[in-house]
Amino acid sequence: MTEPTFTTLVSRWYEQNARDLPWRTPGIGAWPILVSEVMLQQTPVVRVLPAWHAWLTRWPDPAALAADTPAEAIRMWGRLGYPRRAVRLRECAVAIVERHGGRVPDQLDQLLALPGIGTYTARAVAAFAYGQRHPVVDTNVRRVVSRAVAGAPDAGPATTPADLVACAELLPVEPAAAALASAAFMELGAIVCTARSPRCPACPVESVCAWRASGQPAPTGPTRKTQRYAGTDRQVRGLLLGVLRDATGPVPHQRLDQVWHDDVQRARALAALVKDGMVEPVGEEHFRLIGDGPATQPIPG
DNA sequence: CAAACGTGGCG
DNA sequence: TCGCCAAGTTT
Repeated sequence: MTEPTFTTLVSRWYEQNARDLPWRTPGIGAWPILVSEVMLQQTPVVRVLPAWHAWLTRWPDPAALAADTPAEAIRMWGRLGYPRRAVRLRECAVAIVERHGGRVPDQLDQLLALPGIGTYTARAVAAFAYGQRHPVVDTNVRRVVSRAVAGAPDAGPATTPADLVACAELLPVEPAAAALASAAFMELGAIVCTARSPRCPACPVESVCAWRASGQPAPTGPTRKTQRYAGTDRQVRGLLLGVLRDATGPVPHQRLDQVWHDDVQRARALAALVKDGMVEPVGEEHFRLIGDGPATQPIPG
């Protein structure tokens, strides 16, 4: 009967300040929400917006995506990054068709069993698309709760079961209100309680924020070392995939050879793309996005 | 569980 | 300029 003040304040703030994002349209459906959640994994909203519109226009339901090729999914992914998400999202659509008759399932365990759907995304779909009362915990929520409730400058590197419990305790009893609260925590973390320059004067819970109350101490301990990109296999994979994505059909390996000087590393990156189900060899001399054309090479003569 | 996995913009 | 960061998942 008594919702936590903190949750109420953030929820009210959200109702007045939420961004008008298309996947928040009432009644939008579980599929558009699922697609948005996968695209938003590690990817800024502004970059997702155009890709999301394009995907939903072309593939308005799981069956449509399932019937198309992985190659087209990868192409439509554009430069969102982590292109395996595109392949997995298509595999997810296939699984939804095969296991659930083309309807995005509403049970947490069924969602979790789908390719590319983890703890966060499964709960996000269950809560935002189906209005269920589950804690939805992403990096924003963990930061908000760490600061405001625990008084710590930042959250741990990954979501723990304890995080889920802590967030569950903040949720209103009523499912719809709980889903709104989760969206509100995320939104607060995204536009006010940001990682680097929190806008505390604009925060609805500044007066009850434990971190603020303790003088906003800076994070202590070892800063997590950021991963290099330049010169890594990751960069080489990106370069190779860029060529294949912009081509139609098989690309001669000589063309791929031009994207990176180191033969060993380039071969390793290409092999990894094949192993990951994004690229396939065609004959002895060519490669293409997986499924990009006839399944088998036409036999000459 | 640490590491791999893309990409681009901002302070 | 360059490190940090963006609605994580998989192995």
